[in-house]
Amino acid sequence: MSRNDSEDTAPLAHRVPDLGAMELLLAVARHGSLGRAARDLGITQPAASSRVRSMERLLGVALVDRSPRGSRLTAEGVLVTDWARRVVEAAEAFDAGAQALRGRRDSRLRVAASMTIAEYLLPGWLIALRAERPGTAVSLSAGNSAVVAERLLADEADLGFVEGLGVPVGLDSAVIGHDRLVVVTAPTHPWARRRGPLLPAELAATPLISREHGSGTRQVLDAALAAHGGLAEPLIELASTTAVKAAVVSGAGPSVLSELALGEELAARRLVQIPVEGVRLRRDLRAVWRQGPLPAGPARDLLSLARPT
Amino acid sequence: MSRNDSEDTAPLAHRVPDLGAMELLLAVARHGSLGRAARDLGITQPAASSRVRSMERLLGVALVDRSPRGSRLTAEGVLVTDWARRVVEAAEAFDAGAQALRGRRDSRLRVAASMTIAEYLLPGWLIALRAERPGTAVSLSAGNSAVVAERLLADEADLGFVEGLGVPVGLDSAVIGHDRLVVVTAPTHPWARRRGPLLPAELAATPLISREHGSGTRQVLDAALAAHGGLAEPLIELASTTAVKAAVVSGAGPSVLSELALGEELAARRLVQIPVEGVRLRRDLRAVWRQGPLPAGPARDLLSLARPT
DNA sequence: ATGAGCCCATAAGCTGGGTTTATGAGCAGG
DNA sequence: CCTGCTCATAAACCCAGCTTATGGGCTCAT
Repeated sequence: MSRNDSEDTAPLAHRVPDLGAMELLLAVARHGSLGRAARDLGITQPAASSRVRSMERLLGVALVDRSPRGSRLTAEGVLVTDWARRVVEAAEAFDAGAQALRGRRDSRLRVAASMTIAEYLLPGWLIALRAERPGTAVSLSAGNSAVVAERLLADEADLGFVEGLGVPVGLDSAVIGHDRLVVVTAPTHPWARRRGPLLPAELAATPLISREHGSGTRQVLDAALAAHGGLAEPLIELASTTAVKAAVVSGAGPSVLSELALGEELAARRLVQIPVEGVRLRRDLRAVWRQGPLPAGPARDLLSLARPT
Repeated sequence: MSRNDSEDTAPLAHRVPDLGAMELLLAVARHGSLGRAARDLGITQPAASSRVRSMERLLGVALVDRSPRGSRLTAEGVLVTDWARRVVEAAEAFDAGAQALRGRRDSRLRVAASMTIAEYLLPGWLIALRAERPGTAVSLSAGNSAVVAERLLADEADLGFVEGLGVPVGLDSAVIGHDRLVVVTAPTHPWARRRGPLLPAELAATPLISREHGSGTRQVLDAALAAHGGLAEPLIELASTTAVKAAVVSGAGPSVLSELALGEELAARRLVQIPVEGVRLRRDLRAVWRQGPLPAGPARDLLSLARPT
């Protein structure tokens, strides 16, 4: 009834091959043969053949050159496969995260992490961990620094990750990396057209769009700008990083966010980064654990993966 | 018959919700209601309800808190949604690229780009272009610098993108960004354990895994190391960047690759970056067009998006 | 030559997940 | 207390993707 919309408005899932098809395409690229790709994925050769065909029909592009001696990607197929690989990699990160989230109490490694770290860094670490120590069952819970500390102290978690200035009492920690905070606005904002960098006092005096209290970002910003007149009252406070980004994109005002959260938006120029002069807007990313010797076993494995971020 | 493999070995697509489900989850997060999310995607409310349910069953995690006044994400749901967003974004890039690849000859903007740029940067630009100038039909063809130049001169393309040292004759150009080349090895390679940076002469003397001839990377490397004894014969030459990366990961030897191609591998520590002393391994990324005034219309729109990479 | 062993395509039939329509139940607010 | 929103359940449908069965093309070894 409503299928013949302009192709721009149809749901994404109808314009893009599904994950299984993309996996298949990657397998074809790896093996150079539809049949072997099929076997690799545990399906039959006709299934693979038909699936690749329907993918080509959907995209309107020939992806593989079939020959009696095998199948090779066409020039377009190489490109499509590379794009598909990125989708599949994102799906693998999703999977790694979801598996940890479902993780049972009896997991060998119970991790508690701040939202930002759980969202952007942990899936990658889990994939690496799976590669190095297959079969390590990890369970994940996410929350702010206080929650992480609480879980560690209650022995409900073996290893934690937090960002922010201090280390909660009762815990030992190691810095595993840093995180730059950046000032962003919509491309239409006056700051986006400035010639010189922003002065700390200007930033301090400007009401920002910010996360609700308890955010590690806020802490760092407060400390950095204390010497420049103190932080102005927020323009508006929102519940999630995503909501903040959406508000900034829509032009509601500037904000200060972790660069980890901004990859996509900066690349697509939905947001613009505003340089600031003479303030160090960095914060440490820390692994934390109950006071005492460095945790052994799987916790140590994960820690060594996370180290040089 | 072979379903009950350990859950690690089942195909990814069976462990992860499909793109439609992820889109739905994002819509639920946006709208705070299953019903409204359903309407937004053009399906009925029971369909949405059942789909979210089956997603929760698949993941083994409650994602939304249902109430008679709407649905909000649970804490786990927030995390899952953020991971899903990254998958969907990758799928959007896929879609943008695929649409351009299918683009007809009558497109308003015909782009020719080098593989690296087409693969890593163009989809993002196309998404941004779609946001700013909806309805601009773009067609894309990919090839090395010579092919790009040829297509421009034959008036089969309006705008090109190349990386490398020189600008082909007959074309004007503008630098739109830079691209660092980095030396990488498997984490097990001796270079990964060095204390100090690599010396240019060492790099020059070592056989590398490299792309086949004509690669822009090779050109730059040759020029940079000419003063240090010249580049050694390649250890092995492979057809695609992907094949090179796979070989390096497997420990076959070191290689020099564009940092654009290395995001995932470095983050997951499958590859390690080796610092090099005193050589500038950079190359320009350039937009190119037929000699004459800067192209107008959609070409100019795209150019201005690509500019400050 | 001729058969074996790859490759891929086509055809027919089954199955299950996602859909719709139809209905009901819980809570809010005029 | 009725209207309007929320979500859940049940039954029927449909199609995408799967399997099995088959055939044709090419290459290589016998």
